[in-house]
Amino acid sequence: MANIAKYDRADVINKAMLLFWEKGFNGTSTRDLQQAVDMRPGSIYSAFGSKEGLFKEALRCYSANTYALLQEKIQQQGSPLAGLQAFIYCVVVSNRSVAPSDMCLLVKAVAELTDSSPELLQESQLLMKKGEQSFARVLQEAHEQGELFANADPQALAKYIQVQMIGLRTYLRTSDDVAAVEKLIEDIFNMLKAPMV
Amino acid sequence: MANIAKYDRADVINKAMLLFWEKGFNGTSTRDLQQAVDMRPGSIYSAFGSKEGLFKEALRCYSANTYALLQEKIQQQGSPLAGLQAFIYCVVVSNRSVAPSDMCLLVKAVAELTDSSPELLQESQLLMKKGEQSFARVLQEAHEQGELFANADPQALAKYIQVQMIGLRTYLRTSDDVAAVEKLIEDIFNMLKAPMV
DNA sequence: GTTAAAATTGAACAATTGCTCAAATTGGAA
DNA sequence: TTCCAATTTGAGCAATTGTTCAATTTTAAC
Repeated sequence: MANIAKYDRADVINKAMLLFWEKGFNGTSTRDLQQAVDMRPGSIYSAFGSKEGLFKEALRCYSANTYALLQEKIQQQGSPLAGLQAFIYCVVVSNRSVAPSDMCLLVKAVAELTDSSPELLQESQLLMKKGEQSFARVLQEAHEQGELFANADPQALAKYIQVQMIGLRTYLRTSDDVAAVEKLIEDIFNMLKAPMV
Repeated sequence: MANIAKYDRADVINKAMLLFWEKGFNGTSTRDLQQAVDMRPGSIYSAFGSKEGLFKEALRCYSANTYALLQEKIQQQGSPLAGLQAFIYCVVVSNRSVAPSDMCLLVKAVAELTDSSPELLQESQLLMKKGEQSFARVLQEAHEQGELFANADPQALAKYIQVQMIGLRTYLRTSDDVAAVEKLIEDIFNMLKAPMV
């Protein structure tokens, strides 16, 4: 049986993800996708079922990439807190020139999707929640290693970090003021070490 | 000459704004708009030129409404800082049940729009900038009245507030955790009075 | 080489899109 | 009452949408 696909599934999903990230779900036509992944409609539909099916794979690909980057930065820095800061700096500032959008794909998804695609909306929200939980685990570890202020609450701080990442990336989409954003990132981590309120 | 329009222009724009806010630019069809504002395509196109023209008016309507709410809250509270806090609480928390979306229409716009609609993208970014400038003026006044910590920089704090509003509203779209968001709003304003970093 | 299942192709479909414009209607001025 | 420009109407166009499926090609086991 000829069950060896010509195409590289992971590569196809990654290319589709980059296009969705740039143009959004509604803004990306199936014709656009066909060209980007170099596949004919029949193959795409046999592999992913629908445009929504491919988008869902794209969301998961994006999340997996992001999670991998976080782990990489923690390992590079040799500290959970320094790793988290390096991760945020990388995602928000450094990757701006190579990413298809300043903004987070998941944020773009929850911004665009409505109840007319409940499954995609739920998936996006779920992946955001998982991202927050990753932050919480990193901050828990940082706390255990004494990197945070004394009575820090890693769960609450994870929410705070999530809000900051969303805000900073989206802010850059509206203003281009990288210097201000770099300063804000530093402020955030100064506060994690010794807060003011 | 029969130059008295049957329709109420401000009302039409407001209805279109609410629909765009809910479904986004691409997600709103001209048929949807026709039904929402009860006008036939010819009338809409004679009054607004295009779907983009109507969206631009919707963006301006949204901004004007938001600015009016900020001024109203400042007057109600009798203090720039308390007014700003009441405004943020109102927009982020209270209005959640009546607004078509948790998120800011301008944020949804910059998230969705690309260079294929440069005029709309620029307008959205410009209106965000004007919002930040409004915050800066309010914070400047607050500073002059001694409501902020000693060496506060109203311009920088305005950027900070903008990031927080974007982050908090978008976060609610992903998690529904109103209690956490309420706590974060309080933290923000505690810090404006006496920061930690 | 033969075979048959799996995978790919691309023409084509029905629905929807943003938008146009000739025709009908409106309403104030004369 | 007549008139005509301003306004409104809605059928319909050309393009694009997401998707299907019969025909073709590819693949590996025999």
